[in-house]
Amino acid sequence: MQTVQPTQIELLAKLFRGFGDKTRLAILKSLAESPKIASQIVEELGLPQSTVSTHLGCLRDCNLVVASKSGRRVTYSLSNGLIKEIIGLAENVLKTTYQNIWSCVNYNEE
Amino acid sequence: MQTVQPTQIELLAKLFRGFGDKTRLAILKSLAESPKIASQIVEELGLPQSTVSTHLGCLRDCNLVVASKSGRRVTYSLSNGLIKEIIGLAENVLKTTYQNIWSCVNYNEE
DNA sequence: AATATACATCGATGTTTCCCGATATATCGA
DNA sequence: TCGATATATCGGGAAACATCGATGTATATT
Repeated sequence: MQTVQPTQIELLAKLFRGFGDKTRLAILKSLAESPKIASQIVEELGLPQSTVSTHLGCLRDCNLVVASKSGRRVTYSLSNGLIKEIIGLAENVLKTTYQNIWSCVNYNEE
Repeated sequence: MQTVQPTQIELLAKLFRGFGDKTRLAILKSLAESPKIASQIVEELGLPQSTVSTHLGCLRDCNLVVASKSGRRVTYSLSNGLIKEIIGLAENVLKTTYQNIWSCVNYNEE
């Protein structure tokens, strides 16, 4: 396992990857409304607990969310108000461009 | 050829994925400075032409960049000013995260 | 027409990521 | 202590993705 010094742009790309999955994005949007404990998010998304927990761990590692444990419960919240802003701007980009991002499928074949 | 109806959140996640690769992010940052033709980007990044072209195609399909062909040359530019803003905000998140890490009073065990 | 240039696409390969059941760990209530 | 609850981690199979040489296509130059 090599631990290379990541460049600034690699860090930034990694940060964006936190947003680049539908489950994580759903988590971020949910937390943008209000902090929640993990089990609330599990229920809200209707996905297996392990799946949600993995994504929460990912978001935590990326420092997009912060976790605070109290007893058995872990409350998650956005680490930064800018995160909500970024999502809002991206939603505007979607509105103002063609909505055929789904066709960005250089790798999918029909 | 099943064409599934993507949800809004899937579209948004896909959009973020455009930013979530170091090569594409480098392209976007370069185009945020000024529009460029493909070969300029190839030279700037020092990557194989096919690699860059694939990513440009991806960004084009995602409508993050627009291409205009003139003769043999294809000039690329950002499709939307918000894209530059999004990158800027994300860079700020990185900065504040960095500060958070340093101002963290926890004792690091390493 | 022949060659060079600019770019896109194909094909193969290796890597990353996602998902989810199973299991582990920690904490609470009885 | 025992069972229930809350969360994290592990393992492995499948799908998505990044990379890049080879090749294709269009346009310019001579």
